[in-house]
Amino acid sequence: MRTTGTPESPVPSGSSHLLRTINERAALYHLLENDTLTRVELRKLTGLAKPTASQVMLRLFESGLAVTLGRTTAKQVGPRAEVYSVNADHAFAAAVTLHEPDGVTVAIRDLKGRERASSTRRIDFTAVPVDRAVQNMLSATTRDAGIDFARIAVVHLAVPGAYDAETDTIGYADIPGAPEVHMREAIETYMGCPVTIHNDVNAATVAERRNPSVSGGLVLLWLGREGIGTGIDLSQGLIVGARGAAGELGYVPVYPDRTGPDDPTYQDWIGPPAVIELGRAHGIEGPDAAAVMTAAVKQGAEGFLNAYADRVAGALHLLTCLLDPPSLVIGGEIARAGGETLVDRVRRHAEALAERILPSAVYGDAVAIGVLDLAYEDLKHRVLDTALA
Amino acid sequence: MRTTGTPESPVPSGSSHLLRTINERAALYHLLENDTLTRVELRKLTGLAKPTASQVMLRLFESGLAVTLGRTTAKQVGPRAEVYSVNADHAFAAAVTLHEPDGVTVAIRDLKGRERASSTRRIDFTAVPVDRAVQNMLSATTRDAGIDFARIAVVHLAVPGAYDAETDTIGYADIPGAPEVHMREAIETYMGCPVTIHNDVNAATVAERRNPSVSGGLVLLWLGREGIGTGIDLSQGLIVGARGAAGELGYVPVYPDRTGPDDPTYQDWIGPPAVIELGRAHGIEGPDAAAVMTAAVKQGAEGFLNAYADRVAGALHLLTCLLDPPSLVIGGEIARAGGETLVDRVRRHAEALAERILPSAVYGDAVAIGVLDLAYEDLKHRVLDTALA
DNA sequence: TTAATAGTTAGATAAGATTACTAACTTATA
DNA sequence: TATAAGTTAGTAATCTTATCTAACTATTAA
Repeated sequence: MRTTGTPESPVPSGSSHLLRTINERAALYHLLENDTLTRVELRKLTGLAKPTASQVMLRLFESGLAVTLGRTTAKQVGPRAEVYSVNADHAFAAAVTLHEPDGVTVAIRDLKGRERASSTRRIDFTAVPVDRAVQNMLSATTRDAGIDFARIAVVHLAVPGAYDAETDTIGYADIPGAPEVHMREAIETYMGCPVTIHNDVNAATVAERRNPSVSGGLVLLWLGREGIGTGIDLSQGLIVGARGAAGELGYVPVYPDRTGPDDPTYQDWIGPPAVIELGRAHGIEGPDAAAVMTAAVKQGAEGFLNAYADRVAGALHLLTCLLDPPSLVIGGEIARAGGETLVDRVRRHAEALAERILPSAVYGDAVAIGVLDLAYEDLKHRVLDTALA
Repeated sequence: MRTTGTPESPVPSGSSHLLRTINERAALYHLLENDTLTRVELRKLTGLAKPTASQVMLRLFESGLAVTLGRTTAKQVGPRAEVYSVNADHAFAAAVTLHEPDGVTVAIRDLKGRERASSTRRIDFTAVPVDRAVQNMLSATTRDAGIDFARIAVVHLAVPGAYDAETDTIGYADIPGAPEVHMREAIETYMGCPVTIHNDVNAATVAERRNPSVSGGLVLLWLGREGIGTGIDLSQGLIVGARGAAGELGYVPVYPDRTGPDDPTYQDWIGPPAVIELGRAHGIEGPDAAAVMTAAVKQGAEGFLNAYADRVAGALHLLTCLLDPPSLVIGGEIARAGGETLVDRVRRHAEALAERILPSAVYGDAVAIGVLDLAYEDLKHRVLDTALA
């Protein structure tokens, strides 16, 4: 927001220019929210007078932020109203997901929120450095979709590990070379636009916001093929931590009086090792934890399911005592393999928490969806904040 | 903020009136921040033109929000500038603290942030219902300080327990009658102003914001005489939980495979029972946990101190894995009794976390200070949001 | 069936109101 | 006498209300 106040103050001051900016921002906001808008609809939403609404739309059109899509098909008497819309090609949001140990997914959404391109590849990061690989993927995906590279206005990455924004370093990720690369700086220099990096579980947590039965925040317990984690997304927003290491339940010791390096952590207690070990104890085998869970559900292995569900319920109890979230979502490959059966067993073991527990409502790659949602939200905010100077 | 848009939208629109409101809000904000302000100083802060600055100040004066304090003592040539200030008596913030089992503290701050009244009493809540007691204390304290009762614009309460804003009920508090009273409704009806209720540990956490070495958020581990708890105050603000029950570390089982009602929780592991029991094991006695800690420090009982510090460090490790806060503060009566000695021992047992661990920097009643800070901040926001319509 | 007419809606234009800015002026003070 | 505080007058930008034009639908009469 433009202000004439010399030092930046949280409470702005300004003159008539500010008023125009405010009204154009409002119009653009409603355009972003409403897909198409006539001048009359804009007036209903903003309360602006007819001439003002016309002028505001004209300026949005002239600046290239809005386009006209013709006129309404007459449903009532009178002339047909001119239909405006956000110019979808004015700016794009790009989302990148790094999968352990060698996957890269890129997806691009336009300003109207439509997915315009996506691609996934396996890349040997010992041959191509991870930052170069991401840059190449971004360029190729943009080019193949016929998108103007310079119009990519934001890039968000999801990485499997803790990202420390302060030092621009990725920790714990099982991706060759990742800890040595200053990823944000590398991509920002290449793309010439702001880059934001997220933990993959946090991105998956954001994707769960799409679940209509979740409101006012959620905690996601991620039971992944590679490991576990927690995403904390409360009413105030995502909790990422000072060094990007919030939600690392996997590193919490199970027994506070046994905290040595070989003593069990929650990774061993409810993560893939626990599933495999519990499976073996109940005579269920599989190539990985998700497969064991699939087999257990198929066989109706109540002994295994109850033992594991009890542990998961314990973890949810811990999270609830500390964070008291409105909803607890169980996600990740192991949870998906367990399906409604596992959620049901966890609910039975969770007593008072039962009604807060939900299965993941995201179909497909929750991490990729979440990071694309984050990128698109960021794009909208930046367009609102900067497009009208 | 006044908008002409019919339905409330997060992005406002408006006409010239909005501009005046914005500029008066800005002026009021700077008045609240700066104690005194001349027109010239306001111009430097806002960038407003001379006549506008004059007019804005005039309107603030006429509405009773600002007062004149005379003129500057001439340091330079030219006429002496008129000195404006916020009218301290325009509105007041009241803070109430309920102490287990029978204490009530009331404090009142004026719009300039000065403490104008405070009083503490012991009240038998089996004789006087707790809501009546609070009402009486508020009336008496206001009257004795010569403050206009109708000018109390906000009331904040700190209660020892979980406050569920949804149902307006206080849980877990060891105060007779508290669970049955709808405290917010009762006080709001009596006072005719908005009432907000906080958990006491959360209030104490807010008080730690005053610590200059804390920035970007903190987690407070409260080791109180009555019990333990956690306050989570990250960059996004206080995490209170869906039912006001966030930070209840005391209810977390120590061993996830022993979750029965008689199995140990963190209350038993690092709370008052643990201090007394550990003290006994090391030959240190006292009437309560804080006294045991005082004695241990005085005697230099390294065995006791190291055993307890190791447990506290474990709790801090748990909190860091889940929340990754920039700072970890240890507070409460037990922590105060332990002083720098205890903090030092905890740091030694906490390894990588050591540099994040701080003792409480609040002198006096952290809960009462925190809730008064919360009340005053709320007052300032409400004055800015509502005073100028 | 066709053509004229009445009524409604989209959008443009003109006039008036509000607010802020610039520039010149007045007054007080070292 | 120069400088700084504050006021007054005039100008510019923006929004609003009121009015006007054009377009289109629906009704009605020939």
